[in-house]
This record gives sequence, structure tokens and C-alpha cells, in this order.
Amino acid sequence: MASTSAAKANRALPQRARKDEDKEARRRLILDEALALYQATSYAEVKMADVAGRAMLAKGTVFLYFPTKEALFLALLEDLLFAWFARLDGLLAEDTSAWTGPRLARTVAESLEGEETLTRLLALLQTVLEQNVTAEQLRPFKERLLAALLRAGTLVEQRLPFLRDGEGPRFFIHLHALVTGLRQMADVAPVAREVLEALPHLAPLRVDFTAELTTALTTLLRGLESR
Amino acid sequence: MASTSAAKANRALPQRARKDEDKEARRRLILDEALALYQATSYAEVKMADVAGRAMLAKGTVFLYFPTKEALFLALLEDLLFAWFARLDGLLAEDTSAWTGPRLARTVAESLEGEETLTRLLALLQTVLEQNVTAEQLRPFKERLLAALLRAGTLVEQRLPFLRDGEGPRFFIHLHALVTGLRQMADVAPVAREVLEALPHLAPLRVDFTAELTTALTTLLRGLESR
DNA sequence: TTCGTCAAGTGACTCAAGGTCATTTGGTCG
DNA sequence: CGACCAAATGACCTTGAGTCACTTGACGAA
Repeated sequence: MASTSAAKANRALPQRARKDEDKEARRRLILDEALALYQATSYAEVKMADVAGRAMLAKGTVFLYFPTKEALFLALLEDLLFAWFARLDGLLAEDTSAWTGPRLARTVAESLEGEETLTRLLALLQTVLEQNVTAEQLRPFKERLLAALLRAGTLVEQRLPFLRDGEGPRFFIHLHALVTGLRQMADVAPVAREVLEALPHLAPLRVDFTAELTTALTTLLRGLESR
Repeated sequence: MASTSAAKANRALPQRARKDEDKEARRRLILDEALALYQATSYAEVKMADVAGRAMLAKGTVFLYFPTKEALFLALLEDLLFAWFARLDGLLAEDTSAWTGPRLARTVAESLEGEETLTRLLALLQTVLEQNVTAEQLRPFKERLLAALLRAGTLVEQRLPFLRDGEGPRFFIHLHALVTGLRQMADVAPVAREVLEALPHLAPLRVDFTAELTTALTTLLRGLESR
């Protein structure tokens, strides 16, 4: 548990974060350390004690900033998810001419290419993260999600002339489902990976996330276009 | 933890299951009790001690039949999943004439209509169940899955003339992804349900599993047909 | 029928990890 | 400079999965 860059950032902070900005910095620090651990392992393997250790804080302190492990990871997901939405909005706003289905499919799939952490967290959302969180913690997330969904949905409807009213947001519902499902299939647990690699004839069960998402979205949009 | 029908079945068994058939019956009993608890609550809320209690067995005995909680639920999923595949195979074999995309979409979606437990477990597969299971336990599952996928995929290719080689199995990959994702969105945790019900404007975030699966599959298949 | 054997069954125990809280202490302000 | 108080601490609590030394019922042999 060597000193990390984030831990260094911590030492720059006063020992007690009394100003709101210091609190925010410490919160960020905890999120960063949790993220680093999660990227290296899995949700179950990330221990709250380790997060605290890496951030050079006592375990109890972490619980001052996040009431549960699930709340911590929900906050992490929130950061990544809405950052992605913002980036996608940018891509959709860049070119206001009419788009083709395949172009949208590619744009979306590629925008998720490097977002393994985001998509892994997304797959945890309903089965894990929403399990130990209060309604008060969940509400703002859902509110932001809806807003982002409607905004991005509207943009998509503007780009794709063949979309009918309300099909933009629905596109994102299906996207969410596909991302969740495909990420689970593509990013298998070490045991599963071992099994799949040991038995070559199981190759059809292996899934390339971006490739599969692209074809699924392309097909889905072609289906909408050809009515 | 009153006596259940399965517990009654247990009492009909000898106290020690020495014959293979008795062992199998006891194994089934444990699975049935775990299923009953899971249907009433959630994976996290099912305690191994409760499963044992309902089956009128000591906790240690349950671990004689299933090495981990995850292995128990994987076995449960295996039962339900391959029973469903068998039923779907039946439906696909019933009428050997050419099918339309919407017909297949409806058939599949409806065959999953009453399978909430199956689809909920499926959504747990990669994020939870494969986490604490050995490769030896997982291999037979994956083998059976591949076989079922190829068989059902072949049948689908035979019914839908517009499908190209290998697109039958791929259809099931996408189906798996959609089912996993949509189930997670439709079957939200109690907290999430509370939030969504308290705030009517969040209605767009609610998902009707069968309806959404049907439209997604229909659109997907139309996309394949219109090339 | 009885008895020895041994695997099935048991439940008290261990262990790990999330979460709590009485106590300590550093920063701020009068 | 000292009092105050919220931030920080870490020993402790709780819960639940999983273990294992011991008990016991089923069955075959005598």
C-alpha cells in the first residue's frame, strides 16, 4: 500500500477538512482511490479498509464521506456516467446535419470504447449499487439520469430524421440494456475467462464489447429506419 | 420458518441420504427452498442459514451439497435456463415453415414472460455468480450453454430465411444482453421502485420488461431482414 | 438380531468485511 | 492564547459465509 499520487494530494490537505472545498477535495481523493482499486480488481475485491489505507485515512473517515460502500460506488458511477453523457452531447452537437444510423452506432460505440470502468459500474447499478442506498441518495442520481436521457434523446432525434417522437430516449434505454448485458458478457470474471481460454470450442461465447455493441446498434437503427 | 411443502418432502426422506437418488432428492430440496426465498426477496437477502432452516437441515449440510452460495444459485440458474431453452426449442420446432421477425420476437419475449426468476438470475450471472465458483463448477455450465445456444441458433436460422450463417447464435447473444439489461431496469430494487413511484415525472425511466424486449427484438430482426 | 463401520449430518466456531461510536485532536475564532 | 467543536480515529460490533471435530443413523456382515 505505497503512497499514491492521490495520497500525496491528501498530504497537501490540512489534516482536518473544515472548509467545504477541502471536504470536496478529500471526497474526490476517496473516489480516486476507490476507482484505482476497482480498475485493478472487482467490486467485491475492493475493501473499504483498503480504500481508506490508500487515501491515508482511517476507515471511519471514509464512512464520514460515504455512508455505505454502495453509495461510494454510486457516486463513482455518477461521475463517469454524466461525464460520458456530456462528451456524447458534444459529439452529437458537433455536426447538426442529418446522420445515418451506422454513423450514430459507431459514434456511440466508440465513445464507450475506453469506458470499461463506466460500463462495468453500469452493469452493477441495479443488482448491487441500488441495494444498500437510501431513496434520498438515489433520487438525485435518477433525476440527473432522466435529464441526461431526455437531452441526449432529443439530440439523437434531431440527427436521425427517421426517428419518431420519443424514440430518442428509448434508444438510450435499449443502449443501456445492451451495454449492461454486453459488458457482463465481455468482461467476465477471471474464473470464466480461464474456462473460456482453456476450451477453444467455447469461443462463440466470447464477446468483443465494442464490436458487438456496434453491430447491435447498427442493426437496431436499421430496423428503425426501414419501417 | 414454518414447515414448507419441501420440508415435508424432506421428512419423507431418510435422515441420511446414502443412496444417490436420496442425495439427488435432498439436493433438489435445497434448491427449491433457495428458489422460494429468492423469489420472495433478493440474492443478498437469501441467507444460507435460512435456506438450511427451511429445508430442516443444519447449515453445514447445505454446504455438503453446494460448496458456496454462488454455486447454489448457479445450479438454480442452470435448472431454469436449460428448461427454458428446451421449451423454446419446442416452440421453434412446432412449426417448421418460414417465420417472420416479429413472430420470433413475440415468441421469445412471451416465452420469457413468466420467467422473472430466470431473468433475474441471468442478470446476476457474470457480476455475482461467477465470482465465487471454481472453473470446474463453471465449465459444465458454459459447455451446456454453448450447446443450447448453437442448437437454438440453428433452429432460428432455419425459421428466418433472411438470416445469414452464424446469425442465429448471435441473435441469442444479443438476446442475452437485452434480457440481462432490461431485467435490471425493469426489476428494480425496492429503494429504486420507491423513488420512481414517488416522482411521476421519472416515468420514462420505468421499463416494462416484456414490452420493451418485444420491441427491441422486433426492431433488431427488422434490421436484419432489411439488408 | 446385533454390531461395527463409515459417510451423512451437525452446529459451535472462525474469519472477513462493512459499519458504528466514544474518544481524541487539529483548526478557527474570539 | 485558550476554548470550542467538528473532523478524524480505530477499537469494537454485527452479520453472514464457510469450516471441522464430533455425533449418529443406515446398512452389510456375522
